[in-house]
Formats: sequence, structure tokens, C-alpha cells
Amino acid sequence: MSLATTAAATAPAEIRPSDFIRDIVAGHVAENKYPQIHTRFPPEPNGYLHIGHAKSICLNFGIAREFGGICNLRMDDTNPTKEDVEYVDSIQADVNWLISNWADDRLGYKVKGALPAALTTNGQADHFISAAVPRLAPTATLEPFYASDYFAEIYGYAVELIKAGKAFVCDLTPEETDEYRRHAKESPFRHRSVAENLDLFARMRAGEFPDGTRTLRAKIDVASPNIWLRDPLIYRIRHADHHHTGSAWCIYPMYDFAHCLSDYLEGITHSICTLEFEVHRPLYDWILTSLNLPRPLPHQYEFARLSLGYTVMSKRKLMQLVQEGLVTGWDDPRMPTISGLRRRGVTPEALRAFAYNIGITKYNGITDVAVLEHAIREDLNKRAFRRLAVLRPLKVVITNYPAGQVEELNATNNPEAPETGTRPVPFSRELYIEQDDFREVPPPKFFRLKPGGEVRLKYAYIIKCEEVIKDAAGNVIELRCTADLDSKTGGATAGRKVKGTIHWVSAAHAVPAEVRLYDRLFTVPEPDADGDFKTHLNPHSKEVITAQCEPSLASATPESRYQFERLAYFALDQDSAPGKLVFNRTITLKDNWAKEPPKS
RNA sequence: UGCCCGAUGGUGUAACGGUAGCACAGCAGACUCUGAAUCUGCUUGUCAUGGUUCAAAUCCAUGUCGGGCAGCCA
Repeated sequence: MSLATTAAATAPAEIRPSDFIRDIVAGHVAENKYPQIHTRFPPEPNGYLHIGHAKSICLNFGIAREFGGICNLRMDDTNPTKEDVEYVDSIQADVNWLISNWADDRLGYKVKGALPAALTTNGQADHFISAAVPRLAPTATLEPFYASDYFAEIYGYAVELIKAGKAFVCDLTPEETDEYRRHAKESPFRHRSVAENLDLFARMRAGEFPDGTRTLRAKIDVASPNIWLRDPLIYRIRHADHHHTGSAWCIYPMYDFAHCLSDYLEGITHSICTLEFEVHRPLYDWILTSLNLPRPLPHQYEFARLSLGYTVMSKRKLMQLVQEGLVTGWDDPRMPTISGLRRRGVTPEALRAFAYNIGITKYNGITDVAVLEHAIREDLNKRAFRRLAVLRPLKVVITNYPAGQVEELNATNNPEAPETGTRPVPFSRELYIEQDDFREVPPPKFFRLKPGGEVRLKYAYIIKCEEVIKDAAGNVIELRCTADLDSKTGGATAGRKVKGTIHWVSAAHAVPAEVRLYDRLFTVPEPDADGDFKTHLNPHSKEVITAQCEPSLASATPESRYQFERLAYFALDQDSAPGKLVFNRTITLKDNWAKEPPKS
């Protein structure tokens, strides 16, 4: 391996990525603006994380890692009707998997059950919740942050706002609220007294009013060109149990109110989110500055979310695929979810390399899936064990090879990593080769086996096709071949050049395995461009076959990755059991032959 | 419609007033006991029009196109 390739192989892990957000952070570090950089990854637990979240995770944890900071994992759980512990658990698992051996030492968790502490900062009442460094305590005693853990403090801040005359209880119906806001019209309840607002808000909290009858609204500017400044709602009534706080509350803060304050309570310095929140930034800043808080305020920065070709990314649509049974679950290997990609056999390293390669900007583009596929192949090429397996078997009999004789041939585990050694592969008179590797009437430039033609069996002999046997329907069911018995590696004619080399397995020794061949879920680059995205589902996105594998594959492990030579990369599926192998095709090898234009 | 944001090869991204570079994709070739990997070479780009400047992808203005927001979702 040359110096250049060594450097290239390790580059993504060593090179410091650069983008406009990191530039800002670097500037703050240079001017010593904060004692420590503190980011956060704040998913709502209302679905599984997808590759778009992976981009955000890599950004937020990457910044923490590169600038000696911390990144909190926070459940943004202010809407009890949509959230669930199932999602809390999956989010934790996915984040931990993605950042393992990379930024897990930057992961901000908190001591289990911890709530914000009341303290005095610069002579002023304040609240703060600090992050525990996970390495310092057993994971069982730590947990992610929850916005819902701050409901008491957030409620207190709302009361402060009311006292300052900056918030009021509004009795308008949802429809009226909409109508008034659209027409820049003041709510008739806007000028209620502080005392009345305080009383009403307390009674909202006490559960005196049904859902939807009253809200708490910030008093900002009903005529603002920015809709989010037209007296936005900051609290609504929801008589619903919450997955984390149970029945403690019947009023819940809106995102805009809860998010900036959660950032403040955790001491976040850089609150990074996607572009659609850009118009909310003035409100984010308004709330924090209106409250006269004693510690430095967090600031919001926005970047473009990921769009990937040939898939959909919204949680709503992914949820639909799951609920309508169009996939087997959130972790179906065809899903762009982190758990789906993991099950498919994609590694965290590949996902991180992908995130690095696509960069961070404010431009809304669609990333070519080929970029993802390249990152996956590059990673798997380095780590996958090479194995021989035949997906669609065609029987071959070597007529000049003695029946009953078995040879153990030496096969390289990984030519990219010679230190991984070799394993023995049995060879015998009856073999399977790939149906695609034989053509009775070969097209031009067909390098594989044809009547009267020769081909190299990988690690074994050069064989010549002498006879083609067909069934009554005319299908080729068996080939009779002769081998050049001196052409084995180390043999007299081992150096003979034949154009093609194909893979094979010994029929008597072959181990059957269920193999799930996955392809892209949709047939078009932008499934959600117009109409119903489900009409573009790829009917051939999953095919299940029984393959014949070399015996060493019987001891395949879930952690390992395999390349079935000349075919694709595979990973063991969780459905495997002792004596029952199930492989998922992670991604095919590049196939330039398949791209040859059809020639007559 | 109002407000906000954006625009660099086919795609994604760099260049921070001074030689338009990288990656993916594509094409051609070398090598090959994987039609993979690896290696070599190549094609293709600053949305438009003005202005500022010795010098503009970069600054300004206008326009065009694209995206976002207008939930008691996040």
C-alpha cells in the first residue's frame, strides 16, 4: 500500500472538517467567548432516527469532539400525544451506536432523575443542570436529558413573563387565533391585567379548563412581518399523560418556548438546527432576552437538512411505511433509518464518512445516493472477509477429477488486510458455480464460462467446459468440465492466463443460507416530489433466495462483514439462529460489466 | 400574498477581493486468480444584468429561479 493510499484511508478521521458553523465556533473559541463549547442533539421521541439525524449527530458531536466540548442528548418531549418510550430507547441505542469509539466521551448525559438545580448567578436567581461525563459513572445511573424534566422551571419562566407584562392568557379558539394572526389583529384578551393572567394561568395548570379553551401567548408584536412574532402561543392545555412526567401536568409548553429555555438550562452555547427554524430565531432570542437571564445566552444556527435520492426522509412518511406494512419495521434494512442501515450491515464509520463527505451548508440540495453507497463500499472493502458463495447455483462436474477426493485450498481472507490470514476451502469433483457465469451463447467480451471455453476457478483450477446438459424444457442444468490439473496455485501451469476468474463452492460441502437481496426502496430519485410517494415503491426492493456458501461461513458472526466474492457485501441478520444462516445484502460490488451496453 | 433563506460542472461541496479546487458520478486506459479494489488520464461549472475595484464566485443594486414559514407539531 502506498503512502498516498494510507493517508487517504485515514484522512476522514484525522482531518478537521470545515464549514460555516464550525468557522463560527472556531471564532468563538479563538476569542475565548465561552469556557467550554456545549452543543446538543435534541430529537423528539416520536419516531426512529434516520440518516438525516445522523448528519446532525455527526455535526453536533463532531463539534464537541473537535473543540473539546460536550454534546447533550436531549429528548425534546413537549407533546405528550405524539411521544413514546419506545422511541426514547431506540434514539439512545442509535446515538450510542453511531458515536461509539468516536465521540462517546463527549456525550452529555445526566445523573438519573436529576433535575435543574436552583442557584444564584451574579446575585440573581437561576437554574442550571449540568452534564455528567458518561465515562465517570456506570451507564445504569445515567440517562439523557429531557425537556420535560424542565417543566417546573419553564412554568416559572412563563410566570415571570406574565409578571413582566410580556405574556397573557388568551381565550380565542384555535380558528379565531389563526384568523386574528393572519390579519395582524390583536387578541381581545391581550390587555388583561397581570393579576388576571396570573390567576388564569394558575387555573390552566390546575386543570380547570378543557383542552383548547385557553392558551398562554407571548405579547410581542401582532403586526410583525414575521408570523412567529405575532403573539405566539407558548403554552397549551393538553389533558394527556406524558411518557416521562406521567400525569403531573395538563399544560405543556410549545416548542419555541421550551427549546430555547432548555438550551439555557443546560448551558448550551451553540444550538444547531435545520433551516425551517430560521424564521423562529427572532422568537428564540426574544424569549431569552425578555427573561433577563443571568448566564450567557445560547444562540441558534441553522443548516440544510439532508435529502437523499431514491428515498423519503420525513418521519411521517417513514411511519406510514411501517404502519401500512410496506416494510417489516423501522429497522427494515431498506429503511433510511439508522437502525435499518445498521441491520443492513452499514457501519458507524461508513455513516460518519458519509456525513463528512456531504458537508454542511444552507443550500437545500438532493444528495446522490451514490455518495452514500461509495462511503459504504469504501469502508466494507477494508474490513470485509472475502468468502465464496453462490447465489443461483449451476452444477458443474469435473470429469477428470477423482470422485471422493477432497482438497483443502488456501483462500485469502482479505487482500486489503493480509494480516487477517487465510482459511481453507474444500474442493471436490462436483461444484456449484453462478448461473450468470455461464452462457451457452456468450455476448461479445464475455470473459466467463462458455461451451469449449476456459475459466479460472478462484483459488483452484482452470477448467474447460466440455458438455452442456439440459432438461426437457431446454434449461441448462449441469456442465461437464475438465480441469487443467497442474494449474492450481503453485502448480506447473499456475501462471497460465485465462481471461475470467469465477467463484464456486464444493457441492458436497456447501452450507445453505437464506440471503435477502435488498435494493433501493423507490424507483425514482424524488419519490415525494409529487403525488403519493408510495406509488413509486420498488416492487423488487427485496428478494429472498437460498444461497450455497463455503463451509467457513457456518461460523459467521454478527459483528463481521463479508464480501461474497464478485457479488456483494453481506452481514448476518438478527434472524439467524444456530444452524440457520440469514444474510442481508448490504450493497453490491460495483459492476462495470453490467453497465456494458447490450450488444445484439 | 407577506416575511426569511439560498443559487459554483450531472450531483454534493471548497475558494473568506488575487491561478475556480475536491469528492461522487461519467468516459478512456493500465493492472488484476474478484469485470471489485488500486493506478493514470479526461470531459463538464461561478443564475442574469448593471455597478464598485488595478482585480469580483466573493462586495452593492435590480431581476430570475429554488427552498422555508404562516399547527394549540417539532
